[in-house]
Amino acid sequence: MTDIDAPSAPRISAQRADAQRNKQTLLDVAAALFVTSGVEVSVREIAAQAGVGIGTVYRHFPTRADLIIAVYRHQVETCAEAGPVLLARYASPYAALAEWIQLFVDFLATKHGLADVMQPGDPSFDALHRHLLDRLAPVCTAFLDAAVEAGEIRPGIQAYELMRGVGNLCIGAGTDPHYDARRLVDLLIAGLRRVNPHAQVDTGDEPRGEEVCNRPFQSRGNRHPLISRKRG
Amino acid sequence: MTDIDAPSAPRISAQRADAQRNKQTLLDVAAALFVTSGVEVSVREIAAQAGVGIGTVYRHFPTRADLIIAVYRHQVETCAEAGPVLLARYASPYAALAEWIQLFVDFLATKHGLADVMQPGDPSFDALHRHLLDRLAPVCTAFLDAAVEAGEIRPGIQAYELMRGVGNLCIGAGTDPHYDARRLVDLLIAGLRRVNPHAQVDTGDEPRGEEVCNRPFQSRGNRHPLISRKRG
DNA sequence: TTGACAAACGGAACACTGTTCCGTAATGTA
DNA sequence: TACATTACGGAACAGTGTTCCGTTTGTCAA
Repeated sequence: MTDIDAPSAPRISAQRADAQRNKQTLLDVAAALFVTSGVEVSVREIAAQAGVGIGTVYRHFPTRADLIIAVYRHQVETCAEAGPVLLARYASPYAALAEWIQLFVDFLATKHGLADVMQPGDPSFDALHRHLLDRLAPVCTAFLDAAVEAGEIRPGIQAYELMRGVGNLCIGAGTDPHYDARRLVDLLIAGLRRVNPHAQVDTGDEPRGEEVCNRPFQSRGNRHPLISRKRG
Repeated sequence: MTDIDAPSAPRISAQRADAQRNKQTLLDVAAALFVTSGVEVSVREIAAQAGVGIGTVYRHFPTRADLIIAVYRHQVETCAEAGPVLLARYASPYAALAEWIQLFVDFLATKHGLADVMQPGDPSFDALHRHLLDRLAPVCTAFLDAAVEAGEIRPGIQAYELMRGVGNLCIGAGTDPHYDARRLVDLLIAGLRRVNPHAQVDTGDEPRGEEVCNRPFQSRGNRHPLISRKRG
């Protein structure tokens, strides 16, 4: 996952011409196939479309995930760089955050299956997962810190968690007309909001109904033994 | 996917004794393996642990998803039946909804990888996906309708969409200590809330900052050409 | 131009899925 | 006990990502 783009210690020449050509072809073909068939296209199909052998793919991209990362590297970078710009443009850090999150959602939701594969667990895609979060979570943290300081949102939510939540909400977007990821992300971001900026924080016990909107967020663990481990 | 539990037209006898025994063993073994290894365990491993051949697994459960559905059928049923009970118990439909959603989250989040696999797309798991949503979405609709009528939440959100969103947020829960699905679901549910129950609905153009919390939800499509289809 | 050699290629092979198929074995009835 | 039916077991199939290694090719020095 490290330095896929950079030439590795040019001993004689930078890189053989055919290697450069093949790598570029692979990136182009993969980008095109990701659009038409989703990021789940098999390595074999990418290789075939590019007119190279499977071994060539793995020579340039040690893992399928590395190829995906390389294809979307620029877009992730663009999204990350938009962070400070938006933060400076808006008087309200919350508004800037909402705008930036939409940027991220638009990126994820328009790539078939990208969000599906961005989840951790599958060790093969951990690299992809880490790359996106390592690059974007710090940007998000800036938004959150500013918004908390301005009293616009409740404290206690971490950027990593929020980004993963947004990413998860994007799963399946574009394949199901009855599922609108953007709408749900809006819901999530709205839930972040501290309704009355200078209200007293509610630190009482189990929150109910009316007060649910204004307390800070903390983990609470399982509270419902109603459904326990038991087979049907 | 239809009537896995029910005996299929008992012509001579209900079912052979060894078949009954094997089916029960498979359900028990699968339930145990789902807890220890997650729902991703291979069919071969389940068969081996149960001491039967692979063919036997597929005889009783035409698909891996069918086995998963069968294992969790009772719990899904319990969750569905809890709906009306909670709705009757709380004066606030919103509070009841919040409680019920937590029930659902507790169910999903404690099953390794169940949420991961509940997403559509993979045709093999469409059955699982449909089963959960078909059973639970109507229950959720009752909550939402009541809450909207009581003026507690904004209209415009569909039960199917909300359930899928909650399900998506549960993906990866339990495998990552830095990701708390419950906290994010709380955020999502909080975002549902109409802050001032009898406030005028904001129907202005692009909402910003302060007013973002009280408008109804509608799809808005892509609005950010900043990140477009282009390779890195 | 030619030789030499590292770099790159291609694709068979491996390990792993879920699923199908069919010859064989066990079961319950007459 | 004889027999029809039901169920079993596991090899085989189609698919995946990845590894490995014999062969080809590009490049630079002589």
